[in-house]
Amino acid sequence: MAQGALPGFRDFYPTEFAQRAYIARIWRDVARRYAFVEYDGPPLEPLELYTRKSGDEIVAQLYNFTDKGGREVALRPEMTPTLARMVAARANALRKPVRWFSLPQLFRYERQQKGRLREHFQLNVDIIGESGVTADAELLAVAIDIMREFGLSPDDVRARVSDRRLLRALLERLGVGDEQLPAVFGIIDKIERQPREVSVEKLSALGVSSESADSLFSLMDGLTLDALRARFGDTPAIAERIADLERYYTYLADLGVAEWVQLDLSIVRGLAYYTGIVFELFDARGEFRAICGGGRYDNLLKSLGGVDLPALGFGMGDVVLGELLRARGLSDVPIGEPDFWVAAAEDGDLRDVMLAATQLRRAGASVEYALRPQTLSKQRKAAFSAGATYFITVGADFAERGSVQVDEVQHVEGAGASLVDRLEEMPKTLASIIALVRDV
RNA sequence: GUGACUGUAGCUCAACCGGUUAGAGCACCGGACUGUGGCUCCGGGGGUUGGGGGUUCAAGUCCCCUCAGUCACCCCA
Repeated sequence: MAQGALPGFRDFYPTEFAQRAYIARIWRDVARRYAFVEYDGPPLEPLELYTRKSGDEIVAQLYNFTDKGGREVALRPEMTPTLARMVAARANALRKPVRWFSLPQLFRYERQQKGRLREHFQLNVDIIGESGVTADAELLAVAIDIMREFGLSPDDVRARVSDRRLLRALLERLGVGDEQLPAVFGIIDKIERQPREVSVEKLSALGVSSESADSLFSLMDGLTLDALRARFGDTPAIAERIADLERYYTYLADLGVAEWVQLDLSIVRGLAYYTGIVFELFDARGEFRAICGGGRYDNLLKSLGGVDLPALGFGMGDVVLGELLRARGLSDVPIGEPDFWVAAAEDGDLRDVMLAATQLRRAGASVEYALRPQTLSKQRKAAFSAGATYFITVGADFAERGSVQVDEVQHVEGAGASLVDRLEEMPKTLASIIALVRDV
C-alpha cells in the first residue's frame, strides 16, 4: 500500500478540494452578509497560550514540540486564545462591537473517529463588546443562515439552545450547591448519551436527592419557557433569565431563524468558559456529532488577555458538516471544468487552436485543448471527459476568416444563461464568441 | 490512552476444506469503429493480498506481533 497521509490528516484530491472550497465559500459569503470581517493568526503558537487556560493535561491532546530556538510551541487546537490575544492587544483601538470571523486549520492529537480528525478547518465567528441578547441572536442567526445556504432546512438541522445562568438558577432552586455545580453540569451534558439509571446514580453520589433528580429529568425534555415560568417563575433569578430568553426568541424570529431553534437545557457545552446562552447545531436525525457549537464567554478575555469585554462566538468544523452534506446529497460541486475545449479539425492546425484559445482566455474564459495532435473523435471524447461546456472546432478557414464551429457539449445545471440561450443559433466566428464571453 | 471489529488493484468486490501464475466490474492509458462517438468492440498498465515473523510439502486463507482503518470509551477543537 502506498504511503498515505498521516493518521487523521487528509489529502484533498480535486473532488475533495472542491467540496472544501465550496464550504469555505459559503462560510465567507454568509459571514460577510452579516458584516463580519475576516482575520487570521499564526497556526503555531506558544504552548503557554493553551496551558494557561486549561492546565497541563491539555498538552496530551496538542501537537506540541520544542523548536530549534528552544521555545515550547504548539499547533493551534482552537482559535479563541489567539483571538483573545489579538483583541486584547488593540482593545482600545478597535471599533466595538468587534465582529470578526476566521477559517483556521486546527490541530489536535487524538485518536480519530467519525467526525473527528487530527486536523480540520473551522469557521469561527465572534462578537466582542456587547453583553445584550441581541448579540446572542445575531450570532445564532449566522450559524443557521449558513445551514440554509447549504440547502438544509429545519427538517435537517436543529439548533438547541440553553442558558447556563438559567440552568444554574434552576439547580439552585432544586437544592444543588455551588460546589456540586460543575459535576452536575457534566452529568447533564451526557444525559442523552447514557442510561437514566446511570445519571441518577451519579447524581445521588453527589448528594442530589431522587426527587431533585426527577425534577431535573423533567426539565430536559420538551420544555417551554411558559412551562418553566409556571413552575419556577416565583424565583426572581429564574424569572429574570426567562425574560431574557423570551427577548432572545423574539429577536431570532425577527432575524428569520426561529423555526430552527428549540430550548434544550441538556446543552451545556464543555465545562470551562461559557457563561450564558449556549447552543449547538445538530442534524435532525441524530446521525452525526454536533455540527456547530458556541455561546457566550463573558469572562474569558479578562482571564486570558486582561481586558474586560463581554464576548460570544461559535465554531463550525468542516468534517461533520461535510459528512452531513454528503449524506443529504448536497456536496456535488464542480471541480472547475473548462468553459471551452478548442479542437483542431482534420485539416486544422494546432497553432490555430492555440491562437484561438489565447484569445478566449484573454476574454476571461477557461479553455483547454489537446496538447498533442489527436483525431477529432478523440478530442471530442476528451472534451466531454474534461467537462467542457462548449466544443469549438477550428479548421483551415479559421486562419483566413476566423470562422469556427461551436457545439454545446453539456449543459451545466444552474450555471446561468448559456451562449445557446442567448442566440438563435451558434456563433460562427471566434470574434462573436468572444463578444459574448465578455458580455457574460 | 483503553476496548471491539476490519485490512485483497485508484474504487466496489471474488478466490471451495490451506492447493497451479490472485480474478471481475468501474476508473485510467492505447487501438479500432473514418465524420456530433456521453455508444460499441479489442488491447494494456496497475497487487510483495497493509508490513513482519511463525505453522505447513504448500498461506490471501491458520497463529503471533506491528501498522492502518472503523466504531465505542476518554475528551471535546
